[in-house]
Amino acid sequence: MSKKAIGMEKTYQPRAVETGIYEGWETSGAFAPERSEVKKPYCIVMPPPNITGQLHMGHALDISMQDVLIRFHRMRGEAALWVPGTDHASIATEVKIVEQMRSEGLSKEGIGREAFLQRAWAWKREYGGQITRQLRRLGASCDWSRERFTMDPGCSGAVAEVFVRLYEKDLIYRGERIINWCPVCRTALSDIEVDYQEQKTHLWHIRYPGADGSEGLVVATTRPETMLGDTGVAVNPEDPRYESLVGKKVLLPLAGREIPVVADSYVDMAFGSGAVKMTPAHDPNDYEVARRHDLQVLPVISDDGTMNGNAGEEFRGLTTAECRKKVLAALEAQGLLVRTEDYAHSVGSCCRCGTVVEPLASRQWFMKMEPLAKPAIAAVREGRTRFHPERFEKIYFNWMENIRDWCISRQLWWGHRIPAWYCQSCGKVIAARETPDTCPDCGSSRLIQDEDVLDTWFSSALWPFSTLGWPEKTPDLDFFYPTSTLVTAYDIIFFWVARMIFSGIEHMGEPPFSTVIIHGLVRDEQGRKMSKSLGNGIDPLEMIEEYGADALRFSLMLGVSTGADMRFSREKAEAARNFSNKIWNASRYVLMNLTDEAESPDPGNLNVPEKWILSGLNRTIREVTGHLEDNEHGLAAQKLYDFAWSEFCDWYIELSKGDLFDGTGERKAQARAVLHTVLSSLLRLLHPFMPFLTETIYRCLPGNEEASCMLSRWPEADERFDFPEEERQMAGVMDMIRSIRARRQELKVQPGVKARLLVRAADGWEGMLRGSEPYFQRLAGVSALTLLRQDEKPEGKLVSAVSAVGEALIPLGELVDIQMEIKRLIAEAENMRNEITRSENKLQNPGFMNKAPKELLMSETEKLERNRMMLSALQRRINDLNL
RNA sequence: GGGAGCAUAGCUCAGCUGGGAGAGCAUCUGCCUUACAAGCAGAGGGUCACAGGUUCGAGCCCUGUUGUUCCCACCA
Repeated sequence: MSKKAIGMEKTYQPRAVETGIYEGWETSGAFAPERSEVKKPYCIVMPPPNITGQLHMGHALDISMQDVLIRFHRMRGEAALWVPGTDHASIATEVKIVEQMRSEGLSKEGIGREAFLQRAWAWKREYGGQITRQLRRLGASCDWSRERFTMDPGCSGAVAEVFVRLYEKDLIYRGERIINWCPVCRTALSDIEVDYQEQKTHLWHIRYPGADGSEGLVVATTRPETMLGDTGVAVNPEDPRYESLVGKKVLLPLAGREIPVVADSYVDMAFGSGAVKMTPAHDPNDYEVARRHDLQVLPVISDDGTMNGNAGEEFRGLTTAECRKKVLAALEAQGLLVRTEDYAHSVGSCCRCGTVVEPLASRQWFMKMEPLAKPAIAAVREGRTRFHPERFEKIYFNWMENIRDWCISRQLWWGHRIPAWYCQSCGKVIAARETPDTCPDCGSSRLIQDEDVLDTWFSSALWPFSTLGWPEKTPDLDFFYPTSTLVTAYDIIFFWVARMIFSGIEHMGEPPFSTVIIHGLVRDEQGRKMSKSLGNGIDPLEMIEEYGADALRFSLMLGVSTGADMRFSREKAEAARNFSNKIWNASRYVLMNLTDEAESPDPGNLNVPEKWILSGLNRTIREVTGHLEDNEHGLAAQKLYDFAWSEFCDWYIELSKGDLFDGTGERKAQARAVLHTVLSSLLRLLHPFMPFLTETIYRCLPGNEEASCMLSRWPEADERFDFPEEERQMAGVMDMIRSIRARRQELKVQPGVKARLLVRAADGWEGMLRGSEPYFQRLAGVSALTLLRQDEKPEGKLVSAVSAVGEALIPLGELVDIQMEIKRLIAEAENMRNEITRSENKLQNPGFMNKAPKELLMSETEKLERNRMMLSALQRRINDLNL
């Protein structure tokens, strides 16, 4: 018996090994790749998590996928670099800090910019470290010696460099536009930072009398309060109803101003009254119309969301909601409110704080997108960057082709301050990498830097090259750029992926990565988004604590199918934990039976089960390798799960016992060698998915005392073990099973049901072909291709062999929802009751009580308690519904 | 309004280029089997959303319908 097996616990205890193993890896420097002429570079830049918080399931999925790829490529001998880092997350962090300060009775303005920034850096020091510690717990094998932060000197330098370059190329400009304004965060937002939601409101029809005393016209609006800022009314030029009014003036109620009626094809004749009030300062479409017709831009809402003086003294200082009421009341009183109808439309809100955004005319910095987008579109069209799955390319194209200029300035403090200075003497705008001393035009030293900071995504867009040292020409940049794969969720394609692509092309001349893997979001078991307010979030750290990092990772990898959302539940982590334990115990069995020498199987001297398992291993190696090359993590994990459990553990280990316990010395040695070979390869194949478990066991294998699974070679199929179908067929396997059966009888053990299965086989397999016995089929050498015998080939046209059955459809009728729900709940309660009985029985079973590990007893007891509580909750709910 | 995805067992889902309807969990039966009760052996359970079409043959390909989720653009 191998000494290593002695002392192995009966169940895998992840907590006991994970931390130590990770520290060993990290301190050994094994995460840092060597740049080498002979090694192929493989590089992933990690989507930097925000310093605002905690690792959540989305990170866990994202990080696990990347770690699988990195470990896979590292084991294949490539120079695999995974660059970690964190994001300052300008607005998200600032919102949190302001919240924190509010609880202390402080405000941003109160403490001033300097003190605020100090506080922000303190926050970064505290929470930035927290999330990287959590990444380590997951097992992320990234190169911490290259860790970056979006506001470190290097990244900040890159930001300034890009800003200045683009400014000099006229691709960054300052201009007045209607932008989305968050009155709570008090900053501009880009178009994609606004979330739209349907809201039920009204459409108010308001009469604007003619300036000449005629009846004028009626406009329809959802925002009556903005009428105070109206500077015109637009109608469609084709509209006969208003033909006579175009060019005339109407009287703006309440304000008493005269405003012109203009004709513009933007107006939809069929909607509302066909006449639209123009509020250029607070509506992007109106702003465009106003520019075409020279209408005045009159802001009436200030940046805190209240009405300003332009709205009239009577309304000044009111919130927009208060103002709306007052305006409506006043119009009603004057008889100008013609009609009110119900109406639903979508309203935008700030994606950070949820406040309804106010479109405002404002002076901001913009990035000109069209010239940047064009080559970025081409790069994807030409396949220089590929999306996986492909359909996300459409989303990318659709956005890039309709892109509007990007508002990059934010009225915040935490972030990269815009590297632009204004000369107080001559008014020149200076964009510079370093703080300038004097104005290049007039020589004045009275320069003031722009107060604003850049959109947080401005620095994120540079991540693939700023982290490698750009704008310096570093060896890393030279070797690793363009990077290989980017892994991220679909919700961030516009914010990040698209912007990285055009930035990479613009500044590096090449797109930043060749493959983009898009995955979905992790949802709860009912398919809802995990969120704090719902309280349905599952904490990945809790899962690691309870089931181990490997189990969490493997459960995520089993569930991931590219691009689609996945549902996560405790049960899935539990299933993966069971799998890690299965591997642990199979290893225990193998180690208990190995000698301390590493042995290799002799290809010329294998029995049928050995040929069967070794060719199965070859097949698995090829499948898993292929799936990982295709970025199909889920399929690779599934193949490993099936091979390890259903073939290696369920069949080969059983079959090996005959030789191992009763065989000749030669057969014993051969069985040991096969077990060793299969286990060793299996551990390496599993390593990217379950790094801790495989590392722990791998080091116990004979001959591996100093070896690391992480640094071992990725297995390759050994052609000597590819055996033709007929050599690894049933007959020989049956003999083996018979001998085990005999052995069992000898030991007075009941013959296993496995043997029964094989007896049936002896009767002829046609009767057995029912699809519920895939392993049986496989062992029998039956091709699953067809209902025909394998030696029969379809010839010409065949008559269908299957007769049609069952014509009658049973109409189920309509059921009221509530009844369905009650039915479902009753069924669920029934299941729950059964489960409780089962637990109770289990806890009374002496076999279980004596044999099961303590933890299992505990968890079974806990499960029982939990289920009892859930049952009573279910019953309450059923009672509620019955009323 | 435009676009995309999904619909397969009680639940969650896999099914790659057309030929066996599958896995995990749940349910039922039997087991303290010298790796593993976090296990083993077995059983039950499916009109592959619906309707057409192509084919010797369709869960898979084509057309349409319904339901559902999401993204984009938004009409004042």
